[in-house]
Amino acid sequence: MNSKSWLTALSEHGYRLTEARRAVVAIIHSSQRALTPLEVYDSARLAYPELGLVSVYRTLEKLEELNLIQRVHQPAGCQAFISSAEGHKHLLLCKRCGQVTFFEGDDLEPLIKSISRRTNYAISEHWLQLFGLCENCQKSGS
Amino acid sequence: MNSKSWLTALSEHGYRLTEARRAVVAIIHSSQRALTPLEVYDSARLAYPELGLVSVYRTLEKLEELNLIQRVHQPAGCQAFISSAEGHKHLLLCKRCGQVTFFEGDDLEPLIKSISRRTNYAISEHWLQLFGLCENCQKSGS
DNA sequence: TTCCTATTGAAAATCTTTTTCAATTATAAA
DNA sequence: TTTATAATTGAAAAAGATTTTCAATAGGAA
Ligand SMILES: [Mn+2]
Ligand SMILES: [Mn+2]
Ligand SMILES: [Zn+2]
Ligand SMILES: [Zn+2]
Repeated sequence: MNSKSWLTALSEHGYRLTEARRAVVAIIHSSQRALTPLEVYDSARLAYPELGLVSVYRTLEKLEELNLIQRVHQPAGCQAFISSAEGHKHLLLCKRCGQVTFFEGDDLEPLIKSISRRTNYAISEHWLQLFGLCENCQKSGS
Repeated sequence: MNSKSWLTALSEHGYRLTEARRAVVAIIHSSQRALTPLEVYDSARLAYPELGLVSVYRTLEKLEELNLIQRVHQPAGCQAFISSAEGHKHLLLCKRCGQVTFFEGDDLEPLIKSISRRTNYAISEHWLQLFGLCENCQKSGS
């Protein structure tokens, strides 16, 4: 999914395509790691210096609402966002460089059924996230 | 693990046992759901009105450091804390009342090995969390 | 082009968390 | 018990993060 399709999605939902939004979309769409609002602001201002931090918050809010980005929870903090993957995927995060990789293929059904039986909960959602070192970061001294 | 053993643990690590700490420990130790610093403050002040919010933050910090409590991440926010379970356990959360239940018995090893092979990551940690409705909340109209 | 209103950025307001600091108090030593 | 000392406290200030307000601007339908 390219950056143009995000703009189309915004437009189709009645949101206007402004310079501020284009700048924010360009940055977060192309990032391999999760970015905080302030990081998005700093990067996007290189191309569009008039940008306000408020517009970054407002654009991230809309992108999240349209499921184009998602918040990433980490021990260090939970304010960063990354492009969403399509379909049911989970996150694998490099503890050193922050690179985000999506994976699929978890089969938690047996576990969920068993926990559900044991606890009498009606389970409807799950969060699974793996942490480690990416190939590059294993090479360079950790 | 009772609330007295938390005080012992604090003491054994060189921390003094003060009224403020006792009040915070009493509240968070006995809670079935994750509490924010402000919620701890409000509850604990009922028994000890001189308590300051700063001391709540400072005590939570120490309890987390000693692994007696842990931060709970939820869609609505990530500032709340709950007593830690012993051993390797994961969280099951009621989306309605917030009740926290720990479970074990996840076997993610095959998945982790497979993802590790596919991505060349050295995977060292995982977060797994289930969400649903507890028995009570299923009965009462959701 | 014109018109309407969604959107903007600056500034202020609000919330949350941390730091500073003088007074107090837990604890170990006498 | 009393004393000495350093950890701890709560108030206040500071720092940070996010949201709200508002007058000016600019996107896009007509
Ligand atoms: Mn899954
Ligand atoms: Mn989180
Ligand atoms: Zn890495
Ligand atoms: Zn419930």
